Amino acid sequence: MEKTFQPADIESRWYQEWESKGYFAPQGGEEAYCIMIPPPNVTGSLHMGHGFQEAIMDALIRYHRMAGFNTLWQVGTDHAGIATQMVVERQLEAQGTSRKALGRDKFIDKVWEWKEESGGTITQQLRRLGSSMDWTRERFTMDPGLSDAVQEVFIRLFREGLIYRGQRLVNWDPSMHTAISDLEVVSEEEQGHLWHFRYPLTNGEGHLTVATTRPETMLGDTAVAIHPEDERYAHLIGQTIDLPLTDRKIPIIADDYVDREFGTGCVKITPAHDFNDYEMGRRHDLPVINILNDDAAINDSAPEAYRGLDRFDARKQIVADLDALGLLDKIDDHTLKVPRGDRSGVVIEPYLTLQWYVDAKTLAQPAIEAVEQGNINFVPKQWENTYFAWMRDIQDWCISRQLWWGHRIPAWYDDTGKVYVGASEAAVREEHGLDDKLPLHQDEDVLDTWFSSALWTFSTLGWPEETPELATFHPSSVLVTGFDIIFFWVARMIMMTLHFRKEVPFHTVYVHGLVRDIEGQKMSKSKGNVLDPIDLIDGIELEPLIEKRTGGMMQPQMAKRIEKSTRKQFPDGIDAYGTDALRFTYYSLASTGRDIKFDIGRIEGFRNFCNKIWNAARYVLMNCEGEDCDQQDMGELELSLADRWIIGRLQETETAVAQAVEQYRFDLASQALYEFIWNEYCDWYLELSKPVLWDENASSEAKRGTRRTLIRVLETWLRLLHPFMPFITEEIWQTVGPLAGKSGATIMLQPYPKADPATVDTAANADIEWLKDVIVGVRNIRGEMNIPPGKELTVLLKNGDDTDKSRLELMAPFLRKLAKLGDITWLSAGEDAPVAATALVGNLEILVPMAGLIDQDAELARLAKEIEKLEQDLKRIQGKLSNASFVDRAPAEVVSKERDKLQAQEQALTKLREQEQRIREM
RNA sequence: AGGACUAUAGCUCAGUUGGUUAGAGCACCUGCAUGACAUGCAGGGGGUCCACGGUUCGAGUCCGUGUAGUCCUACCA
Repeated sequence: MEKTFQPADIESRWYQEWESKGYFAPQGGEEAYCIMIPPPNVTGSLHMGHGFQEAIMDALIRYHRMAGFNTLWQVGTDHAGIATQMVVERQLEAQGTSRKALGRDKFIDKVWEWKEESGGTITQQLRRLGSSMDWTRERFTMDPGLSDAVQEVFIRLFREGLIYRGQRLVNWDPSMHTAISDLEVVSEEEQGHLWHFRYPLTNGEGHLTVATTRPETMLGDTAVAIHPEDERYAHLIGQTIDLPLTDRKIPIIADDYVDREFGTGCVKITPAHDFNDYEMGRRHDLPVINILNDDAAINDSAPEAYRGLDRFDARKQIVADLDALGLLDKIDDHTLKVPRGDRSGVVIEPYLTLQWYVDAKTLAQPAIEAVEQGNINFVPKQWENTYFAWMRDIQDWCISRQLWWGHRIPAWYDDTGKVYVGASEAAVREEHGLDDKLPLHQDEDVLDTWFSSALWTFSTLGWPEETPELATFHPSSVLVTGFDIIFFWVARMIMMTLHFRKEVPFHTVYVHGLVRDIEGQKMSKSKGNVLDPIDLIDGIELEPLIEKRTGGMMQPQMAKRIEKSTRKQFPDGIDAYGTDALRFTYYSLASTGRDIKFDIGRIEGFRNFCNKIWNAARYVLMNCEGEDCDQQDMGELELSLADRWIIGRLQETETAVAQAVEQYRFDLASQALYEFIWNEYCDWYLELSKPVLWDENASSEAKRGTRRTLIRVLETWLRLLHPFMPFITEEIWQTVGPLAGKSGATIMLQPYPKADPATVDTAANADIEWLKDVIVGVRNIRGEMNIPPGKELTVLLKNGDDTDKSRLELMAPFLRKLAKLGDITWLSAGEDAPVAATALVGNLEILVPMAGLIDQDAELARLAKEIEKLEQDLKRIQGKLSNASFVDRAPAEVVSKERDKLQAQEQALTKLREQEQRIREM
């Protein structure tokens, strides 16, 4: 074995082996366990959020697979309508052509080409993380089977009246020329202006001043509204104004939606271009004048002067024209929320169009009940509130998109516009008895990507066929996801699955936090603070990292700033830490209910942990390979106290890990493993094994017992650790497993360790704790007095009882080796002791004679420190016990505990003071 | 405007139904090539648990108010 752990070569080797041997496929077992991957964008690439999420799912999957469940991790990718179409459109643009120039069919061919070309990136990256998903079952949302499911759902919902077509205001993306849902609009505060315009009254008696953030929409105004109780304007209700720049007269209406305090208290009403105005228009039966075309340029409903102008150019022009007419009152600075498309980033327009909708209110009801009744549980629980809040006020879901990449809507129209919904044109003709000569054309639109995602848990298992997989693995066990897609995806899956399967899609929703950078900022390409999980695994030099972060930057100043901060944060680039270290870092940070600030320092610590594991295995193998480790229970055997102790501690660790995983506390699981492996197995047990293995006088039974324990405990915790660190554990297990008497080709299909409380030896635990206390006591003196660790010490033990004495006899070799002691002398009562530095373990005094070794003042200082600690503690305990109400009201158990403590501390204090006195008198 | 979450060591974070002296990793200080590991070993320093008030024999933990920060939903023409 190499002296240090080298992750790179073993990782690719093992993943390939696992996959090619089919280990990821369900292996049978009584109970099924299933996780559906949140399908990543097929043309996307891995980011830290994926890394975190996949690590959690893989731990759950490997854990349950080893625990004997029939385990399926269903993998697949999403066609990601808008995102993917945008990428391909940009490529075409770069090639000097366009989607429209190509035409629908050729364009879709191009997207498929791009999918084939780049679709392997994300799936290869998932493999790098060690994720043990069943690749033979990989699905894509536009696979024939899944497309059938989409069509089936659409048709059935339509027939049930739960899908309908309607003309209303939608969020329109003028760059993509498509409607998008409310969820795809992100509103951020931006600096803007509030323009005040004077609208002249038709009767010539002055004007009303209206305030607007969107001057260009005035061309579509069809009223001015005031509050019905606003005395300033009450007399004007029912009159009209002459809308400037047009030849229209529009009414002054009263509506209590108007806020009297805001602006002038007069609002221009543009029903075609504002959601609130649209509602008001309906209440007052106002005309709806749409002044925009699909590009959000001014259309022919507007006066000629503005036709064809982009909305923002039109804005400037209109402001200038009104100013020229003396109708511009003033311009105030104003911050407002600007709605932008989450993909395109352009300003979204409320736009009147005909779209398809899902009746979400009806579907939401059972979905709300499922969570209320506990058929689905959110972890952490508070996310249920978020879910309820949204579901109880849910709006109908606009599902049609004016895109080409996606599932085309299975609806056909005749020349009169009558709609026929069915699986195909032929099916529609047949069903409705339509003549072959009657021309039909299919709806041009596709469905929202999330429509197919909503079916993911059952469409991937073969629905609408009643497949065996569906019967076995649905409902799935747990959904692991981020809070950002609770509405987009989780809620819609619950609705659709309950409707079509009459069962929940999953029993638990584990909601993890967002991975942020060290400053708590969201990682984003534009901020240049993105960490690529692959770079943490493989490492990356500084220059390529800078290139990666600044490449394709629009603004050069931005690039400069990013370069600077990158150079500062990673002066030497990023080391190669390996997948296991990265995964363990994720687990250690995965406490529930909070986001994750990713600290590069922690991954380094876990890389070191990998190295520790590696070297522990080297030590064990050096001492056990080719030796009799008694795995067949053949020979006489003697287990040392240390052997019995570590076996017990292993059981406790197994319990802790199992409990943590059941509660999705991967941070606690990783911590329990880390502590056990490093602080107990390596720091103490391996050291305690040396006095046995290296002692020529030790019996062969004892040596066999220790070797057997070394190898067995190691083999067990390798299995215990495997779901979290799959690669290093597999690599080591290949050698260790057989030595421990295990057969099998891979650790990943071995049984997961289960605690056996019967093997916890409490007496051995107490003995080893005593031993540790004594050793630490001596080491403390050594450390504080700067006595070199190599220098052998003489100690005297004083005031011990029979237990101390028998423990000493039993464990003297351990004590000698680990504390580096020479003579150990047991002082009888009343026997004189030399002046010495002292450590206390209970009543037992451990004396290290000072002569020639220890500086008087240094020991006095050390004692003073100990004494002060004790005194402070004592004061607190005395205070407590002299408080009558504490003694009366606290449980007797607590009180007696305090009394015991008081006594022990008092004794210790007395002893240390005596010591202090003796040293002073030296 | 409504709601959620967070505040503990220099940094990143644990801390269970309230009950020993509030913990870990990293960083820091001291010593050490000790035959698995210097990606290591041993020892050590470091905390007004955001503030105030309340409940309680007892509060990092429960309740209230406030401050700071993060986020979500709705929305201001």
